[in-house]
Amino acid sequence: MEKEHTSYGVKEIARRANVSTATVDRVLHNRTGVSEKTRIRISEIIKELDYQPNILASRLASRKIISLAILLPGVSEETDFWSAPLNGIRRAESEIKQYGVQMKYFFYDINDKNSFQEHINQLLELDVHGILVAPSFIEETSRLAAQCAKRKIPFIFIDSDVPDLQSLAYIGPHLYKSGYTGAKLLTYRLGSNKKVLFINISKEIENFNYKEIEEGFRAYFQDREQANEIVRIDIRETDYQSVARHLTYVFHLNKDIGAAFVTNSRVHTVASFLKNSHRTDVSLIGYDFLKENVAYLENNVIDFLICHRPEDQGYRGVMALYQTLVMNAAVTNPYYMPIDIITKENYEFYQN
Amino acid sequence: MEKEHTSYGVKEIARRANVSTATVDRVLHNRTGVSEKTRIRISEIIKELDYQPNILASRLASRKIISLAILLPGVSEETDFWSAPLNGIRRAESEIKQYGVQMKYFFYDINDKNSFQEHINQLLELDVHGILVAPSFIEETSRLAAQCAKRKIPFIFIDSDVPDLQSLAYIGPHLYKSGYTGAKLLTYRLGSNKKVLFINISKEIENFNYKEIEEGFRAYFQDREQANEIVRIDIRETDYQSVARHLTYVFHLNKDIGAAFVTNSRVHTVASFLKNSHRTDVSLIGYDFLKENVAYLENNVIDFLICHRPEDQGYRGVMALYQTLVMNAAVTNPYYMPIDIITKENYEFYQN
DNA sequence: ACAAAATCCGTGCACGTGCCCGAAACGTAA
DNA sequence: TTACGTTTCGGGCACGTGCACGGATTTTGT
Repeated sequence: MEKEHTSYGVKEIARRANVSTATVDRVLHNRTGVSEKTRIRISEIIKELDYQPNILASRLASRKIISLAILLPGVSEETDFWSAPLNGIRRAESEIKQYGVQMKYFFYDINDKNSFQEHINQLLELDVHGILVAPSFIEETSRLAAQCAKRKIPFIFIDSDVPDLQSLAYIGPHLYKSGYTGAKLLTYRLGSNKKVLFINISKEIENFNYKEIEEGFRAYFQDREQANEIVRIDIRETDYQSVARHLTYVFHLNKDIGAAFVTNSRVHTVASFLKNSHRTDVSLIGYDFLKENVAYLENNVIDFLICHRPEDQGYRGVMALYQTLVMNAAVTNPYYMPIDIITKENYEFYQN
Repeated sequence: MEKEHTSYGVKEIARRANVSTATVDRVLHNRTGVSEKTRIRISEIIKELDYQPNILASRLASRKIISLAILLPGVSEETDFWSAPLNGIRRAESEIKQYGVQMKYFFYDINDKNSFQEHINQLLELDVHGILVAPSFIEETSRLAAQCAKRKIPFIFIDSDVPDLQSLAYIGPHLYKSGYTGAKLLTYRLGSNKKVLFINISKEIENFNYKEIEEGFRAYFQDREQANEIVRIDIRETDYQSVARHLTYVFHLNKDIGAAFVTNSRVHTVASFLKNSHRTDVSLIGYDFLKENVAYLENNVIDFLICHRPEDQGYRGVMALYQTLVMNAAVTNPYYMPIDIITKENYEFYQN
């Protein structure tokens, strides 16, 4: 039951190179103080033995603390969507805090651009080693990225991407394909004479996610011969009354709507409207595994929910930072999450 | 950047109890050699400080090796389904081998009961600390479980369950609900006058998985008023010719089959038949993210695939054993995997 | 040629826990 | 009292790596 020598450590390398472990250590962390000759000699032995440092011992011996900043929308009473990524982050935290990783949390108001910027400012006061951010606002995120580049701090986007900012990785859905998939599900049993309603409910004009979704959604109809008419509606208020008013109007104008697609988690508001107005004939699809949405899935008002494993996004985001910072391993970028389809029949096993 | 004292260790406990760390250690591992009085005193301090052992140091200091036995069907040319769990297991292995965990693999022939038993015998020769098994045969699994109980070796089932054997956990799908979900998808756009074909293709008479699937499948029709007629067929040969022969016969007898459901990953064989006989009017659903199946998904012969994250099953299985053996943490049992729905539109992002 | 500086490298302790070994304290019997 | 076993406990090394400190050797400057 004794542990046989499964892999070699610095001691063995030192022995073979006729140096001390400290010198090997210097080479491993490419620090100064080693002659070129010995450096090469040691490097070769390291490569030859395919040396893998013992992370246990490494983290134990190192008194360094790695601190990660987490920048997320706060969980508001309006939506608890962001509790899912947060849970994933917390799970990751509990796994790696023993390894000397520390988190600093910053929760901003998703309806307030300034709040986002302010928390970025606070965050940049501290010197953290890595940043995980849900980039809700483009301009501010750009500036953050610039700062990070200057200070050489790696950062990761989750949930939505802002391209061309040299992020270490984007971890989230392929929104185009997500919209495409939604369109498929929506029309799977829809007559070709029926209209399709495309609904975007969002306070923030800046919210850019839905555009990609819409592109994918429309692309589906172009890729097929069956070309249902798409009615599009933008609703800038999120309360039920406003939504109901807009929807009443749209349904009044368009008598033959057979299906509706909501670009985000506010689908439950639409579901509520459909239920109250007894429109059981309209297929409904939306996003995210929220309690409210699942309730409408349960009683057949919502047909499908699409979900992108937000918990996993948080978990993987943290882990990716950890991987690069501690083991400096490569990270796949972008890392597209699966596009999960949730129905009344399978929701109880879904891992949000 | 120095690591501040975030949590207390044995040293602090020892200091407070006026004993040495060795005595604290004895209490922590409830070994003998401590008087009842000091044991209680130390226990209280441990509880008071909510002591969490540093796993890094623990695993590093311990020369013990934990060895896990993995008992899976081998990857045959007939199906590479089992490569997915194996990948997950390998991933887990690479993560925890640094922690002194070692794997022993046993691959049996899924078409041969004796092979299963023989590998069990081999496995029991070694003294392993935990077992992960895909229990393809009930009787033999029962005997294995009995042996494990006697030797107090925890074991975990993945992919399919054999109840009442005191396994540490079952990690896999809720097959009943899986069949139920399949029925839903299959009939989502099906006329009520159409028949539904239920196909089970399997050499091994012993294979018991499909029964639960069938129950769930049939339950769906009973739960709804819409009662399509279900035509059931059992095919005991897995080659294309045999399957085609049986299907030709069934389709000859039943002119109005609108949808077909295959209980396992052999759905591609049925897809091949449908394609060759130009039956584009039949919806087809089956299981598992195999290359062949995805190909038929791609060209619209298969409508949906249902999948239960086999890779994750392997990963979680190993991790669950690790959790119990190293950190003796509790494991949720059963651990039902999500019932994932895969279509032509979202398959490229699926993590098998 | 000699000191000063720069370069190169080894010794040894630390991280927090596991566990061996032996010492001290206690108990019992002659 | 002495002798001897048993119970209870502490000292100290080990795990593999990080890193401070200082010693040894070579190079540079005058």
